[in-house]
Amino acid sequence: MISISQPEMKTQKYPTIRDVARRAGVSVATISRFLNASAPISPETAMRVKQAMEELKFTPHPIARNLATRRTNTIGLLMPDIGRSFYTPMLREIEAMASTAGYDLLIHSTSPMNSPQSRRRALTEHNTDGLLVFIDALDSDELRHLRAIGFPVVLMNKTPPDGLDFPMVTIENQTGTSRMIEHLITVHNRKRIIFLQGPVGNEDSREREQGYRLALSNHHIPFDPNLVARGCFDTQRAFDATRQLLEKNMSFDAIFTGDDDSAVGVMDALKSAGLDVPRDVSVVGFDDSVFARLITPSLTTVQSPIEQVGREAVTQLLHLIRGEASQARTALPVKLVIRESCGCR
Amino acid sequence: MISISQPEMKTQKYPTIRDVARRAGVSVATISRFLNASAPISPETAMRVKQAMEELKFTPHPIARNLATRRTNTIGLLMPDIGRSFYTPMLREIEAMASTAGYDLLIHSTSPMNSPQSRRRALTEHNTDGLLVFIDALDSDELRHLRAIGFPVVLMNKTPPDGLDFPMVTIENQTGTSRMIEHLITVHNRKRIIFLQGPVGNEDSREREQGYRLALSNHHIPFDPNLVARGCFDTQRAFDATRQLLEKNMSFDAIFTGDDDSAVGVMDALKSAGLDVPRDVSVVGFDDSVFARLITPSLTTVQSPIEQVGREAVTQLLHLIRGEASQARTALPVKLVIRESCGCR
DNA sequence: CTGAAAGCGCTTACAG
DNA sequence: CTGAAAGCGCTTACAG
Repeated sequence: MISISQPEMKTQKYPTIRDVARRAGVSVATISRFLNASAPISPETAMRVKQAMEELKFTPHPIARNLATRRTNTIGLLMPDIGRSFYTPMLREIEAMASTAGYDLLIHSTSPMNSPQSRRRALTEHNTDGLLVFIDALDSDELRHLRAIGFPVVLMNKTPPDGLDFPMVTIENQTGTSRMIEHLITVHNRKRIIFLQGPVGNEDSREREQGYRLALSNHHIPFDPNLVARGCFDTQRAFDATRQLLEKNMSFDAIFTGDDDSAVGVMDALKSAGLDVPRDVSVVGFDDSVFARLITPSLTTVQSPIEQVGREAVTQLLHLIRGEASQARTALPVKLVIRESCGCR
Repeated sequence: MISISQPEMKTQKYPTIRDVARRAGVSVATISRFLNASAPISPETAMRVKQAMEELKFTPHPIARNLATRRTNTIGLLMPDIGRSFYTPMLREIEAMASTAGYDLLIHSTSPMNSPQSRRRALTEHNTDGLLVFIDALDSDELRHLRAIGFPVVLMNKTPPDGLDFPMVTIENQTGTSRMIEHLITVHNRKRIIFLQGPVGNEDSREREQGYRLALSNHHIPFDPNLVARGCFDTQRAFDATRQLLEKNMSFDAIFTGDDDSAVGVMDALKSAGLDVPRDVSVVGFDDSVFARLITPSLTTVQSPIEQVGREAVTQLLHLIRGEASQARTALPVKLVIRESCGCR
């Protein structure tokens, strides 16, 4: 084993603004002004400062600056599982927008491995200038505290509890779902449509279920609770749920899977039971994940403008941080993407 | 438009350690000791301090602590494009491990929108305790500077330039590729195998190409430069590249696509030209992305232990940060995943 | 255009 | 077990 030891790592002394000041023969205030262009300084002085900084390979210390200015130039993102690929495009947008606006992104993912304590340490009101909250289970007390001190927070896909007036950004879950269900009813003449729910308490899922019921009632189809099961937005769970439905000999002619991940599990279960999609059963998803067009049959689904959600959330957060007016609720429109799994083509 | 204005955001005064000290009737040093359990304090004092903290809803200020301790408890990650879903599982592992070790994760993605200046601001030696570098194009000068001051840096899938002895973590690109090519040769009797390169300068791709050549020479198949094209690890680019190959009437019986994203483009191009995969042309990828098993035909590919790369990189970085010995080079083993697109089954 | 000094909110020897 | 004081590396009125 070849090993490397870091030489004098702890004893390393970085040059500070004082070292630069000494070398350039000016005061630290002048260095600070040069760094921030916060006041005019004479060209000759500027030259000397510049040279001193280069000679010393000086890099300003952001932490010290943060403490002095009481700003962090950092946006915090609290998200459920950074490992779910569905969120990735949203992450990209958030990162890009934050960066463009001069903010860094501090990400904290609420995986089972991450304790609430670690979150408390990571994302307080002190080391970010604002918080993007994208999780189902948030601590009301903490939110109330953040609201009380006027800390900028934007909620994503989640209505604020107890009327706390944080801006929220979401998508048109209900409309999107009801239109998809109506497509199944009117175009494909489906009547017994399974609805697979997401994780318990998930607001997206609840809204989608409302859309489902709305579409049924619009077409005078009675709601049948036996047609509702739980897929948890998870391939394996959705597979199991579908299996159970089949074992119970439940009769149905379509499945709204809740999300695209679930659709994969649902299709697998149907195929392994000898059923043909879409001939025997129409299958539709929600999200339009990258793989939706790649699977066979290609998946009819609802396109979720997740990038736009990311952008809009950052926009609102920047408004809050800057003390500008913000939008209480933004619901981004969705779009049906009709492919083969519903029966079209 | 309903608008919310944040009340007295800027004027808000957070309680500090001094306020707590005053309220509890002790010194700030005692509060600090309570906070960090850095020295024994009497039970009665502890009670008073605890109560004072709760009454004031005091939250310690990490920035101030960082400045005083000269540690940030933050790990920086420099990555090419946070939006590529292939990286997501790796991100999850990095975040989880960092968090478990008590570190936050500061992510900076080098999208076209992010200037080098913003990176310079975001991830200096001052606001992280160590850096994970996962990009092709890194600034040698900056790396040299970081090495000179003994700053902890671990390189991912990239050999350090100029013999700078940063630890690196990578995967067995060459072995994985050569074994896959040999599978095509020995099991499916393929002889004219296209090799699609990744982006210019990409080290993974270069190593894979070496594996490709090695396998050919092991089986006495002469290397034909006409069989090498560039897919850039991108679906559309790979589609175009395949199109061109077909237009040139190049004869081939297999394609190593470079990565899985490219495989999707390659298959589309082949299908639209009326060719059957795998009967006419074997197609194999690299990565084993989530969709590899979902497409038709299912994709034979090389499984890239990307999560393990993330874990290993954090492990090495923690070693550096703690001043412990570290591994100069770690190459994680890969595994062939044989599905249908090569011609098996 | 420039400098001296106080302050941001903590930690940490040092002394007791 | 506890306190007074210096210090972390910056910024920012204030004065000139």
